[in-house]
Amino acid sequence: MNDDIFTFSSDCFNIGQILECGQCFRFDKISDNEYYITAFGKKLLIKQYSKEIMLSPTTNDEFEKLWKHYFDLETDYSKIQEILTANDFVMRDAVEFAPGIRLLNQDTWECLISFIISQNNNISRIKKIIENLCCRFGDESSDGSFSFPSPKILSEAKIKELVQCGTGYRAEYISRAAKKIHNGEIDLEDFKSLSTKELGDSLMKIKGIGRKVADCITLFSFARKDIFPVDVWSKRVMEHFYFNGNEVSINEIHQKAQKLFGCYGGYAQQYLYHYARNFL
DNA sequence: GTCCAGGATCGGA
DNA sequence: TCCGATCATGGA
Repeated sequence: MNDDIFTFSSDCFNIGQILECGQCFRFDKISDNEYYITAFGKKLLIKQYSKEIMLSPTTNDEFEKLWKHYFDLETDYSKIQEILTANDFVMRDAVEFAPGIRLLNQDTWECLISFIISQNNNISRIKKIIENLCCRFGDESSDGSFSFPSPKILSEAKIKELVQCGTGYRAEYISRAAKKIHNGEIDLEDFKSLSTKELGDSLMKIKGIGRKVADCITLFSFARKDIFPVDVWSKRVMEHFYFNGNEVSINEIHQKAQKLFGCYGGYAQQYLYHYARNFL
């Protein structure tokens, strides 16, 4: 037995599906059942054998305080799947395709910057840009990984330096957001007490954050699990299966999602997004 | 060479 | 309120 390994068992947990479904960007695949992730300043190795999941290095205490919530292990996903698939054959296929998806509870600041970068971009490039930012502006830890750069360090970075990381025209957005948060004009901790509508509106006051990016931030790092972000893929899959292939407005997608999935919209969207990216 | 990516902003109708 | 052009970048 090794002290820095924590093992647990879970149904509805597949590390590959969790990480490859587009909700987070700081991970590296070693094999189908073995990944590194970096979150909350820690680099973690995750190995999965059937329902057994091993995390290292970590401790019992750290698991309880950090990883348990990060992997959303307090939530009963089999119950959510039951509700979503009860009367919906599309959701039945989407859930069956990736029943091990879980919604991670990510750091708000990292999530905010990551999804500003995500706009009009693809996942492999988003991963690379974030890695560049971390290597250049983050702090190196003893395990050789780099922390996500703080608001202070990004607010002090030159636009040219941000562009050199591959951020392109988004560099200005990153810089402005970092300044607003570093100078205290925006307090992401305070945002946690806002209603979902107020939270979205507040996020969209930041230049570079529109409806979709705000929705991703509120779903992935403020635990508003009813939110259904509409990007090109979730729009495509909704139009294909729920609008007879007809093109509709983003507002219509939101209304339909609300009607179909209600407070489980965030989970539904993640199953559908992942399903669509592999089959549409 | 063109098209696309977990889109947002801006100006003009 | 809605529409279209534009934005920086790299992979397909």
